[in-house]
Amino acid sequence: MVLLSKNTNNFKYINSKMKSPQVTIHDIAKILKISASTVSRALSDHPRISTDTKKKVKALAKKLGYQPNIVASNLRVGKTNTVGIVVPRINRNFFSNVIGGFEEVVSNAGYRMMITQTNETYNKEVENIKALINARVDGIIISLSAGTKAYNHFKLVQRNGIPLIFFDRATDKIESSKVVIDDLDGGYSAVNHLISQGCKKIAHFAGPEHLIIYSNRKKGYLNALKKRNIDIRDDYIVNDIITKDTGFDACRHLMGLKDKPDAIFAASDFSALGAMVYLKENGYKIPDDVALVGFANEPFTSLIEPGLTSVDQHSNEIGIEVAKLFLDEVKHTPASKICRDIIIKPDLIIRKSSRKKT
Amino acid sequence: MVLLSKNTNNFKYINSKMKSPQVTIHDIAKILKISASTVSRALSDHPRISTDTKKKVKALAKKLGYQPNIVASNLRVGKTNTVGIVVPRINRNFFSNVIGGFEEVVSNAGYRMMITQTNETYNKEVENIKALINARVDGIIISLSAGTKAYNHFKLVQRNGIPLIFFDRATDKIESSKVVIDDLDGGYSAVNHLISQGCKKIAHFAGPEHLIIYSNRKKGYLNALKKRNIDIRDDYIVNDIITKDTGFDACRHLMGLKDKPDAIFAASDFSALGAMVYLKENGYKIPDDVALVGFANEPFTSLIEPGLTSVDQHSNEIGIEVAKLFLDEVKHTPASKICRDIIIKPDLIIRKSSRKKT
DNA sequence: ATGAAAGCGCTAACAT
DNA sequence: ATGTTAGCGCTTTCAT
Repeated sequence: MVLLSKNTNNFKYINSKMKSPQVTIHDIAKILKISASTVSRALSDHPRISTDTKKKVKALAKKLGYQPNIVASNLRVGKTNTVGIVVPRINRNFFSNVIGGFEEVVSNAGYRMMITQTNETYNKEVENIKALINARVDGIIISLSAGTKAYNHFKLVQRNGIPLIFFDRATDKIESSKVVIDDLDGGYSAVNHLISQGCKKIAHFAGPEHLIIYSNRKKGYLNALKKRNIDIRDDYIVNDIITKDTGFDACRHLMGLKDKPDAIFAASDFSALGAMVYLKENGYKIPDDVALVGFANEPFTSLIEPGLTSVDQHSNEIGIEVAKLFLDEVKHTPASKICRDIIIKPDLIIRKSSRKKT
Repeated sequence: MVLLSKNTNNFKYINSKMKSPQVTIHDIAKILKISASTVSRALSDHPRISTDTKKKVKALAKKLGYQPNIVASNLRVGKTNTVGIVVPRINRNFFSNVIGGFEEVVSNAGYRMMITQTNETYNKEVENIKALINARVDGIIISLSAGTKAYNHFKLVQRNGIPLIFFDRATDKIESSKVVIDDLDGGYSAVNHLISQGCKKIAHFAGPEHLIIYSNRKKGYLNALKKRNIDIRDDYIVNDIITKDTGFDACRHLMGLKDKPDAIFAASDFSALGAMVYLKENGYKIPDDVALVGFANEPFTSLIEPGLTSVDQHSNEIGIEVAKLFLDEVKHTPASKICRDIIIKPDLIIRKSSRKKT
């Protein structure tokens, strides 16, 4: 047992097994012989507290190392200044970039982030959503897991009056604000570019069909072909190819066809990379034999040889837009539901993998 | 105004401006004509609540869409099941990997993460630390910002009885647990490998001196040279070179020397990349003219041509180790301070950039 | 300009 | 097996 004196007349006994008890507004009040409410007001610069007491209170608070208990405050005022984030995986470049951009905006507005990852599974997504509701976050922003095909957990969010914003991987099954890129446009301009380079037999590595982002990229692909009067060939479309390994295999399959494609538009940079590796290993020239375009503009695309043409998603900007939307929604919450769709135009970044010397 | 009936005799008036009021244990208690504490106990499977009431309570809770208010619970029990994380930038591959590994372990133990970024500045670091203390997180894990040269904010953490764990960028000015890699060993084996490949004039791109990780990498470099009886040349050591651009410039400077180096060990993959770009642009052969080794084993190192030899930091494993340490510390908190240092051996990943054909 | 009192929703010691 | 009561630390209405 240790007798701990705080240079005041209030003593507390603590022993090594206890954490030093936190200083509260009551401690300050008692010492200053004023009420706790005055302390509370002084600390938050309430207009009709005398400058004198404010000074005294703040000085003592500092001296005692007072740290306000936000948990108590949160309970009392019914908000937490925390926003919940749900992403498939934190360590994926795209997501960590979005989060980074988001953080910079909301942290300046006094919000903190609670981040969870789903590992692409529906169960973890539901679990995370519920945990965030229970934590009484002031809003939730989410990019759907690949495994999510039911959406009732979002109804729960909305029933609890919590602003909900989807980004990138969104769903139209839930009425709510979204920030997405124009994947259709991205796919369209990628394929249009390939056509302009003289490619006529353009294959496509598509992603999981139920994710709108991928079905839109495919639509963009199809639209571009139609617009330029190029026949759509089913054997040139390979579904569910978004990893390096599957890209490698899918490329082998395509190059085994009697009528080989002269270009591949991949819905993911990683599958495009897999294709590139296969092509290089097997003596094909890029872009002369096969031109390549990926999607996402991952950092590596500019570093590999040849550089991989890709569609930039402005990930940081997505985060910033989500943040603005969020701040706007909490400001008006719980007024009438505002649902806004922000659609960001992607940019085609042209590199060697698709630039035929002319 | 809408009259909302919950199929019970308890009515609540809500209008469109209000969020639907949350269901509490008191609501459940009233309906079931039992006490709130019984509801609380039933919900948490207290042993001496009858199976019958448990069933009833849980059923009604489900029907009403009851979501426990964790904030209230947190306030009551004095812990939040939340761990605060402070990193320079979330979107840096290394950090998001550590966080990813960490999350997987602690989320299974029922913990959530509150993530903040410092953007490498001291001020934001202090601010974030204080916010996390106020949020009453159960622990804080941090990798120091490059701008941090004072450490009093960590004393504040410890005075509040909050377990504190450093990872990667740690300091010995604060007594606390750490998880780091053996940077000295990493630097040593990198340089030793270069020597084994026949390199004799090995330059070094060092990082900011006050960050232990970088000074250790440099020590490893120096030790290897000494051990193999190679003279240390000051003009071969360039400080504060950890970005692609500075790496490019530093490489130009080195290659402008009368006596050019035949290898560069960079304390960062990015500066090694900058060097690689300079060398390729200027017709130098890698590794024949200049061999390159980087540090961190960033994903791009295996994708560029030639592949960049690098030191893998086992980032995911660091996260897992930090998590284990954290779970152990909260279990014993606030017992006597345990300070453990976990030092993870890095792995040299040898690729073309340093492999001389023999 | 300040104080008293109530209460946010929960848990836990102490009843019975 | 269940109820009563108190209180975590804060904010806020209503007093004065």
